Amino acid sequence: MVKAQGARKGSRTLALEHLFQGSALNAVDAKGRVSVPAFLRAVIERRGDSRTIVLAKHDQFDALSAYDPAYAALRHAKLERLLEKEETNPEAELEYQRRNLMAFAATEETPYDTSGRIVLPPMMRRKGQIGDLALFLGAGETFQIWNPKLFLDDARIPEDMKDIARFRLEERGLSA
Amino acid sequence: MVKAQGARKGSRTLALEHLFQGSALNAVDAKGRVSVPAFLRAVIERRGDSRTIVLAKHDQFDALSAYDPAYAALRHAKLERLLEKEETNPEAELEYQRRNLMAFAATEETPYDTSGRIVLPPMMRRKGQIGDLALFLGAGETFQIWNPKLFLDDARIPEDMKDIARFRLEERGLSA
DNA sequence: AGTATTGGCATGAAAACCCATTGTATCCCC
DNA sequence: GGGGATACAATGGGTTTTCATGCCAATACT
Repeated sequence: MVKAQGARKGSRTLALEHLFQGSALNAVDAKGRVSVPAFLRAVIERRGDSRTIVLAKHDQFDALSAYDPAYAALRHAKLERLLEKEETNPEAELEYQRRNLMAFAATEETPYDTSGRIVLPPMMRRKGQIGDLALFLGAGETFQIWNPKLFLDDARIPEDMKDIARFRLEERGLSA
Repeated sequence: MVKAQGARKGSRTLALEHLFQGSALNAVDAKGRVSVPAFLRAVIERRGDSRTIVLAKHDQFDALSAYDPAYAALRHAKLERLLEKEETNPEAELEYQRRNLMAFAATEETPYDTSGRIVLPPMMRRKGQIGDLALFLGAGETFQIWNPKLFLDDARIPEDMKDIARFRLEERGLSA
């Protein structure tokens, strides 16, 4: 099934790389469920064959960072190599433990169902301050999930990016 | 159908294929029994098909470190390789013996029953200072079991991590 | 026999699963 | 180029399954 056309909402280019790109605004229902945009799922399934995403609080932003399990394993391998270099240093050992915990204990793996939906784990929903709207933004190796309101209010976000969020909101008949 | 500890499909090692991830807070009952979270059991059973976990005092923290028997075997192999490398060094030999003892004598293997519960061995329960609550934290190749109170009191743990423990406590209607 | 330990079952809550509906973009045919 | 027909994504609702945990029975231990 070759499909080169864009999704209904959310856009993407023709480039079929293993990178997350594009944007979409989806609803979070009463059960905390939200559809992961199809064009992001396509990348996940292309990178590995799991139908699950890994969620974490974003380092810098009031938002969530998301990626596929294969990418998580990759990060882990990187950490391990870093540790082996400085095996003797006790301070490095502690730092390794910290990072490892952040990478795994502070994340949650959630599968999406046949229709492409996940339930936002309550803890993540709170950490990302996600309400009833979820703004998905491709970011290359990972993608982000924002409360659109917080995105528009964040001074660090360029105006051009915010225009995208505004467009997605208008598309739904919402202003903000 | 899933077994094959030695079978290398890709270039990845077994240990990195399934990683422990996520967090949970479970109750320890009067008999010292506690449910191992299902998402951790799933990893154990995918790595090998034993329904048992290996417990050890964590190297750095006042907590327990836990993993599956297959991983224990893997660690042993790693130690052996390390020894062969430095065979000539007498200090290395001693270090090997010390680590080997820690890796095996100082650990306990405990099976979990059909409903996923283990009895925390008394010695381990004391070493980890586990009371009536057990905080499970995924840490990639292994996972950790903490007394949530000690976790919150440990100065070496980043605040972001503690938020997770606090959330799990709140979820249960406990504060701290 | 009395006490401690293990295995099995019951329960209530939460999560995963399945089916149905709707809206939108694309395709096809005129 | 217009006007359906089609395919698929997103969403709503309901049902089944699983999970954590309490409870009790069966077994071993002293």
